[in-house]
Amino acid sequence: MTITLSTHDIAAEELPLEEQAYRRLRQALVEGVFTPGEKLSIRRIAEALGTSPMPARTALRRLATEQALDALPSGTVLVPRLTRAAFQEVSAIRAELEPLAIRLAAGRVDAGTLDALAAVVAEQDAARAAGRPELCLQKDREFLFGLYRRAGAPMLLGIIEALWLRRGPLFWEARWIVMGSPPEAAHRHGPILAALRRGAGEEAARELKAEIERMTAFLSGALQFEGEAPARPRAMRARA
Amino acid sequence: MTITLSTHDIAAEELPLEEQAYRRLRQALVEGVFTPGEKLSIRRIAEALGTSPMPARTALRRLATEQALDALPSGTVLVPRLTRAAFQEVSAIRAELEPLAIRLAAGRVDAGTLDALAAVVAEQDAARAAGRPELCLQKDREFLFGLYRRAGAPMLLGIIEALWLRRGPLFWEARWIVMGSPPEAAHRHGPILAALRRGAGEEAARELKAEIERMTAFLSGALQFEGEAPARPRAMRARA
DNA sequence: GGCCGGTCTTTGTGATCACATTTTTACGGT
DNA sequence: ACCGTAAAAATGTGATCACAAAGACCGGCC
Repeated sequence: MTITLSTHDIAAEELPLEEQAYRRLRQALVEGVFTPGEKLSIRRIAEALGTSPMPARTALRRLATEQALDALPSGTVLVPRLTRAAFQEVSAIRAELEPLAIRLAAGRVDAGTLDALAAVVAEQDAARAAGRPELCLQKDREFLFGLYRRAGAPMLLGIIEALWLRRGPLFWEARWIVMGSPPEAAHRHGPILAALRRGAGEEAARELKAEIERMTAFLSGALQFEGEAPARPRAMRARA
Repeated sequence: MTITLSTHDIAAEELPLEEQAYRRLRQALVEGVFTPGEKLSIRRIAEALGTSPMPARTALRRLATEQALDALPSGTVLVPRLTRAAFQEVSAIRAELEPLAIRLAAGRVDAGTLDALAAVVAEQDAARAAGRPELCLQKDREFLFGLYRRAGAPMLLGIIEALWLRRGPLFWEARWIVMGSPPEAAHRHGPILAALRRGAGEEAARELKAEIERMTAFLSGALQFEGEAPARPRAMRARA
């Protein structure tokens, strides 16, 4: 099976091939093009990218460095399958850093930005109502990162992106479960926006932290992780 | 001027050259082998490493990806000079993540480990008294990372390491100032250890957060950052 | 039928080369 | 002495090649 990697608006400028490869792979990861556990071989990626193996190799290495991909001791690289512990670790880090980003952003957003973000929230709700999980997740990202970018903290933004990158494949695979989360756990960003409008950055940060923790708790129970027995079918103990 | 990169205990096993290059550069960065602003060219590093340019290129790229090095648009890579804003950003992230690591580690350390860490603290105090800043900073790292490693959170550890990597060259250059910080700002890890012995992880985390914030406040005032006029010599406004 | 051994393929690694671009150096004019 | 320009050196990028190790596949043997 040959894979296709969208060019989107990345190759627009005259960036080095390696940088293009990096960005396209990054986006493909977020978009769920790859399945958790899938092996990504240098030559195959290079072919999909239409380049020599060299840029693909560098790009894969970079992704592996920021833990967006797992590297086997043999050097082979694959899309990570989050274990339960890893998922909870990512969540714990997010629960610290993303509220920080909100606090930093709080003092810098203007009313126009907040209006634009309110529109995104509305679109997200519409997508949820329409039963379109991929759109719903996309709007979720759009809202949060729209805010994080306003924090004026490039390093922080990069770290948060890396965390999402790692969580990406799992969320994509489980997108129906994620979207079907009960109201008390769902990402409803209304309260955050309201707090920001009041200039209450600290409160908005607390709200987001609670949101992340609620969703983590829900998914910890609802998701089936790597190496764990399927939830429903009882017993069925025999396995190779 | 030719640079020398210590092999230390890195090349011990049969790791890929690229991985060795990556680790040696990483360590060199922490050890202050490079000056902030210094340009690191692929071929020069390759020569210092005794390899072809290829492993050096990949290693430098990886370091640049995790922001341990800055990349010019031309592709040239250099040791970052922290601006005041960047320093404060790193500190803010540290103030969130390192206490988290302490909380996670609190439930997993045994008495033996705490004893070993107490010895490190004693060594650090001795180094400070002896006026040996490099040893003092090394012991500081040893203590904190000894703890962080116990958190059992590999991703968190990787992120924290990356933050220290970025802060490394600045701290090294300013090591006399760092070590000469007043008692109320200095890194005194006694209280943290005491809290951990009582099993009060939350308290230890608060203690560390306060420590980081105190040191940040002190250095923000004491350090001279990139692009800022020297503190003492007044006026001297004329410049090219 | 299941397990083992060998072969053939695929994979990652690293070196070398060619090329375009940037950066430095040196020179000549003002 | 200063500055702009051209020549020269150095630099990053990417392709290709050779090699060793890991993996897949197939046939034969117990």
